[in-house]
Amino acid sequence: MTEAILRSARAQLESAGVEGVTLREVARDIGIAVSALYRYVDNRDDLITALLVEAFTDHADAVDAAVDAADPDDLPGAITAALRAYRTWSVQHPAQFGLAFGAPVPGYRAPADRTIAVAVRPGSRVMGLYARAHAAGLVDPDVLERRAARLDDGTSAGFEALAQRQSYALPVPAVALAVDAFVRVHGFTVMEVFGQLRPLVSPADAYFESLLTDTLTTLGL
Amino acid sequence: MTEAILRSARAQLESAGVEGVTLREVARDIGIAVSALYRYVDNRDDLITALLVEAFTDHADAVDAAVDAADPDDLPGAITAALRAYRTWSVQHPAQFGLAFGAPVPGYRAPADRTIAVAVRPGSRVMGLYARAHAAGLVDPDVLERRAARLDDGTSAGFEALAQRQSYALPVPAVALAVDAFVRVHGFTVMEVFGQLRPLVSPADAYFESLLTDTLTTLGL
DNA sequence: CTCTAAACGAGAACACTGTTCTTGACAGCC
DNA sequence: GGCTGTCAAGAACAGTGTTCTCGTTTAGAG
Repeated sequence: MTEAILRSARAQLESAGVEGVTLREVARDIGIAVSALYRYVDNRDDLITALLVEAFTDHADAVDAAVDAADPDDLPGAITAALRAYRTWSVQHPAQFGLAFGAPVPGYRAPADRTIAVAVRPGSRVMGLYARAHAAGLVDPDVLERRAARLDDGTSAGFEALAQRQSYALPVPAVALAVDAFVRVHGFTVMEVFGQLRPLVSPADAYFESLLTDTLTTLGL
Repeated sequence: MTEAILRSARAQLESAGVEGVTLREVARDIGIAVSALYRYVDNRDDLITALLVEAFTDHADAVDAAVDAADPDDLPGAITAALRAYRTWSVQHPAQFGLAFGAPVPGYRAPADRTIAVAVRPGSRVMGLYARAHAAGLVDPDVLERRAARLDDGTSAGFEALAQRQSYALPVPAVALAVDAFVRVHGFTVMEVFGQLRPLVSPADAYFESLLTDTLTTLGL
């Protein structure tokens, strides 16, 4: 039953956006009264939250699947596959992506306890791969050193706190490089999904692939 | 009168987001009946569009002001100032930024004839500065060459079309570099304003400055 | 000065939304 | 049988965008 509600809500999200998902339409869709819906859903925000968590989970699952399908001995290849899956899922699920990473709705505050853990999954997965690559000595020391030179005390402390909080087995400059790469890929993805890239670059696929190879270079791989 | 409507709507946008701006509240705010509002506004979407155009214009104005205030003989400095202003305005006006660059609402289609011209202004301004820097021989030829090596036929044609469409006096690799930089800065800004950066890097200011210097290097300046 | 037409504002109404409350039907269990 | 809990339905309230109709005001032409 909860599943039917979620399925209907998901369909509305995909066809009409976040503001298009309405409890009455969900009730109409699955053939019950609106009031009956409140047996299974606390609130409209509660339903949106469920969709949000689902979006984060699907997204992270897609990244995980790509990593699992990659050659485990080819760490740069696995990282590439992860970042590529990160973008591909987003392009294929614009509504869910917009819900998860779009402008925050002032009225609605996402419950941190249910979202943060799952929102951080793709980043952590890539960070884990990068840590293994670093441990294997695959990361160019010159690149690390150059990044270290650009670090100031403030950001350095921030990255150290991040590494400790998420248990990333990486030196601060490597964390910085990984964050750089992630910001780049996520930024590209946001622009593409939200339509700000199309007027700038025409075949997004090819441009992303070139961005990906450059990102790997930037990572020292 | 139209100004009073827009001012009230802007206040609602800033305090409650796009979905928080309601015609009835605007009417209540300026002390007229809802129906009287339709004398000045075609539609709710029409009002949102007005806010959208205003946001784009303000944003571009902020970038222009920063460029105009910069030393005209220091082109890299002017580009830095432009990109810095791009981010600063966005952070200071999250609601307007979210409206302009957030997830597109399926029901609402922005009228292209009134938005595209103004949405492209900051990019064009930076591109103009970069073209002058390139004409002055300030762009490292090695950087251009390396970027050219990473270009394939598809994206190359896309960048050429962009340069022709917007009359950018730049070779294709330079256009590619500029787009790279823009994607990076915009991507960072989106992540910061939408709250996805805070869990990753703590002093956003310092991180952005380091991103900026690195971006200038990437541009060959 | 008068008359007319346009502009302006107000109110009611319709369809839609989220949410709550009350009522009723059914099942399982003592 | 009676009681308790779960489910569903309906009505109601407050809020929304939008349209229609009705008065009032104002400006300009004759």
